[in-house]
Amino acid sequence: MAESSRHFIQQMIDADLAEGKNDGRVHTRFPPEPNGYLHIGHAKAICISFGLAEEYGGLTNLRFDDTNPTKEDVEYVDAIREDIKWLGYKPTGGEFFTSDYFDQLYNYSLKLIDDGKAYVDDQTSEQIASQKGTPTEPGTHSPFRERSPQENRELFEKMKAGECDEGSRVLRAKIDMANPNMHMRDPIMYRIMFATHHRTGDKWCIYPMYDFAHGQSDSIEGITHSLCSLEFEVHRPLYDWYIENLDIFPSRQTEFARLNLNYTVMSKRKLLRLVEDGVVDGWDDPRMPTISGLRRRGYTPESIREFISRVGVAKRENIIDVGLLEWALRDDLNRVAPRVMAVINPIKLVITNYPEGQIEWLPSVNNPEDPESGTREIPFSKELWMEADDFKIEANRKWFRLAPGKTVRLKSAYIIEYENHICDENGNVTEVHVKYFENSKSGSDTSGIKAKGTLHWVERNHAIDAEVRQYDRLFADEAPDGHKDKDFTEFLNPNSLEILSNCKLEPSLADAQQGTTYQFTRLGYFTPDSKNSREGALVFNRAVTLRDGWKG
RNA sequence: UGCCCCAUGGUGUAAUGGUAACACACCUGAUUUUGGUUCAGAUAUUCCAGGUUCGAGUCCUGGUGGGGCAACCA
Repeated sequence: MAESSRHFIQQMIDADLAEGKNDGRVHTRFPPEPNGYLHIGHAKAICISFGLAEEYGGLTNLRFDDTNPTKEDVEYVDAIREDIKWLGYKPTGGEFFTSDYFDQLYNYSLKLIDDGKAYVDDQTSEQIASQKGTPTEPGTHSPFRERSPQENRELFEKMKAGECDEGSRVLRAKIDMANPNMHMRDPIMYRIMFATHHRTGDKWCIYPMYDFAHGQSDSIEGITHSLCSLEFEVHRPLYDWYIENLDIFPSRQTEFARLNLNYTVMSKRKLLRLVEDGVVDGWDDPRMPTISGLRRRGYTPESIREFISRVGVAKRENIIDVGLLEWALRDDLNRVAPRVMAVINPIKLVITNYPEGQIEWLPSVNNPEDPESGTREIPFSKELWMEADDFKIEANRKWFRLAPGKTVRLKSAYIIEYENHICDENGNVTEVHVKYFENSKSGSDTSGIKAKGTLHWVERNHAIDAEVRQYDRLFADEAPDGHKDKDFTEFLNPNSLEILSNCKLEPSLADAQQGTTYQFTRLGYFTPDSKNSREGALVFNRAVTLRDGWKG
């Protein structure tokens, strides 16, 4: 973890600290809007804000940015809390809601009205939009711009009292309709919405806009470093304007580039569509780039944090290869995942010279990367299941697995040699017959035979049946939402889910733990599906395959 | 044709005026009772043009390219 180079935000904080700014405090916040589930892009924001505070011995607030009751819901609040906790972070500075500050925000707006810096506009949204100008032309003033503070105050109080229709009036800041930054052209502060808020109920019928709420909320909480993504960069002058004109604690906003991953979409709107259209099995579908989806898929929090740290922090637009995320998972799981044997496309393997009815319990290493992990015993007998892919009728010398004339080792057991095979009427191999070398037992091999390949297997009578779901990327295109004139759903990968229902697992998996990801030897990493796996009807999700170095 | 941001191997990220580095990917080879892991090695990089300087990826000017901004969304 000893990274010598410091990214630009760390350098900024270092400089602030050196200057003695904020009495040496570092206080960040993570401000999700509870209108959807968190995704891997949010994980970056979480790791930055929580991680930086941790690093500097500071605090982080979790603040739900709930200023738009028509889009927000408590379901999302709970999911967001859980995801943050699962990632391993705690809101050390407390948990808040922007709605906690509605009274304070209202008082702030009164101050701006009294100072002649805000006014009530009676125009329609269309009229206001048409006066806004364009990026290249200045806007024009509203006819209501010069109302007196007294009149504005009376009108605004009426708005608050519910005496005005939705859409009939707004409160705007009086800044500069000719400003080259569109956000400074008399931005709307409050709009009327007769909507029940998930926390404040029907207390309010006016709700503050993001810009009028965010900076002040930061300020109220004493946030020193307000870190957000690049698209808010143009909002910063307004963020600063409100703080300055309200004369409140000067939180500082700093922007970094958000995380983009190839072969997926990352906007909440698009993810919501996949959920609503039933393309996926909810926000936590294992193919979704959501935190909950990755969790269900079998990702570990450690792997996600490692991934985020590898991705870095900068201001440059970036598209990260999803392969890096998979690498981070393998890197973590290789160290910690228990190894087990599972055959997902089973065919029969008969050891012709092994005694009928005999069972041996053979020790097998739980994790060769972890000497502490010990061994467990797995049953072995004359009839086993082997992987269909591990047998080929015609094979060349580069084929290390079973084929006519080939000799291989059965993992943790014996070396076997091909004798015969049986096909069904379609020519598919259904059964392979081999002989074993009794003196080649794992750990006490005196046979002197060298087998190039090692196969996994499961004893036939002790095998547990299970369903295995193998996932591939949800989209077949690197940038599914990067095509003009083409909807991102056109690039859905039709093979993103493959369900195998006749899989055979070693008996120890009968009590596979939810939340544990196992390595199925030679296949990949798998975890029980949190939604569908039951005792006696196990369902496993494949998190990721093993790296495949074989160029056959 | 306004304002803001950005530009370093295939992908990311460093180098803070002094030998362009690290990770992932890719390719070789070694080891291996997982074609995994591990280890060793190879290939490959400063958008362009001027300027400042003994010296520029870094500073300046001008281009070019990419992204963002005109919701009563956040």
